[in-house]
Amino acid sequence: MGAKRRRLPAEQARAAILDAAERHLAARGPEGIRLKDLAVELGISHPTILHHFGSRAGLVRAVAQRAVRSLENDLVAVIAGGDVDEQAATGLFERVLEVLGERRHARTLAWLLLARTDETEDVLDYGAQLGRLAAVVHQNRTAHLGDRTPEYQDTLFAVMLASLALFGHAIANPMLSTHAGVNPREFLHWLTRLLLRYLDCSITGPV
Amino acid sequence: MGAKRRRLPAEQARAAILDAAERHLAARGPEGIRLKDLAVELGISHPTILHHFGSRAGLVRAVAQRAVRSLENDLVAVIAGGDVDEQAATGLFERVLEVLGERRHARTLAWLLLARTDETEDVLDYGAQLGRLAAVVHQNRTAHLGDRTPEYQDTLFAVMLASLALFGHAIANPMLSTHAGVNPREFLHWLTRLLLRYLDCSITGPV
DNA sequence: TGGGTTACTGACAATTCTGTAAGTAAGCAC
DNA sequence: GTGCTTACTTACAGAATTGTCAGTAACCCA
Repeated sequence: MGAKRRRLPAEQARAAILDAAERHLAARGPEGIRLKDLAVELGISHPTILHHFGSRAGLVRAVAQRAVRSLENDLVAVIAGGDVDEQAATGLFERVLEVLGERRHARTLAWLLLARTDETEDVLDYGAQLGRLAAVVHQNRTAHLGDRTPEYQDTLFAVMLASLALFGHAIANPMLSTHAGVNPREFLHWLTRLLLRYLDCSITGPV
Repeated sequence: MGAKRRRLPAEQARAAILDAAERHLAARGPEGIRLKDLAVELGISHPTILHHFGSRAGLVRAVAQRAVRSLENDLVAVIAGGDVDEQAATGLFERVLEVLGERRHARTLAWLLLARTDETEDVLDYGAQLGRLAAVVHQNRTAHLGDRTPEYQDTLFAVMLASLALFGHAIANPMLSTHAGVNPREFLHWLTRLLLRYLDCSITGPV
């Protein structure tokens, strides 16, 4: 009524809407994104959202796109920032695990992968992403192990195992913490050490 | 019209409805269960479903319950049938991986875990399930390794890793198979071998 | 054969959701 | 200031969904 109407720059409005939508996505999945809920939460009317994104599907797509880009950026930043020449990749590895596991990234991605529809299909490029990560790790491994480095597929599988476990972890985390004696943080440490040992070929050769 | 009305025994009708609902759950998640869709698919009217399950929530709950029970039964059967005294647990392990991975079990469970609501909360007892599995494996391990057996937590973590990876696998499988050079079956074999080696303590002691 | 139980149906109610249309006002260029 | 663009709103339409209710008919048992 008396309250003056606020008019944000389009980019800013879009960002605010995407933030709210991503929270809902992480919590309840793509179906949990309800235009009216977002509108109320943001203090706007729901047609405003349609104005910015065209349709609900457009919004979901935009959320997926931004989430994937953000994850990509974070991963690239972490990997690029890592001391690749350093003897052990411990730090790099732990930071990658953190990027994937700690933030809402994994949960959002898990939703998108599990509920994937035509809208989000082309946005998700899990295979390529995995390949890039594995390539970096394998390069590292080769530099470290020389001729004793196993096949590329071995590295790829190890990276796959890590990322799949992290997805599972993102999904099941709440129940694990309620299970007596399981500390999620400890588990991540354990996983890191296991993988590093494996990649360092304490078990020599591909298993 | 002219078609005679069919009247099934309640249990049979419930089972048929649950079957269809579980398919929808695995494919599109709990939100994907639509009374009208199920009714059309089954050639019945949607109030029939409400008659048998009281409400949509009741149906979802029943689906979750049956899926969890079914998984539990399959796992128990496989574990009980396994030659626990045998030197290697390879067969047991592979069959457990199959039960979790091959059927729709993992995908259904992943949905339920990810989308878990008040309705399904008490049905899912992931922690306890995991504990039981880990206990069996640890017993096996102790028998096999004697005094050199690491802490129970080490076994628990390994079992966790396996199940989490399988959840992730169930989610990401379709994209992995499209990724060049990744054969899901090969990956499962690789994982089995890795875990067995680890549990056999090729890496001695907890990592 | 008759009668009771209940699986099942059709029609309707009520809510909720996405999307449209027309109009309002905020900010910017001039 | 004047006027243009566009972020934003109110009101409404249309579709889909769950749930109710009264009634029908299939099966079982006497």
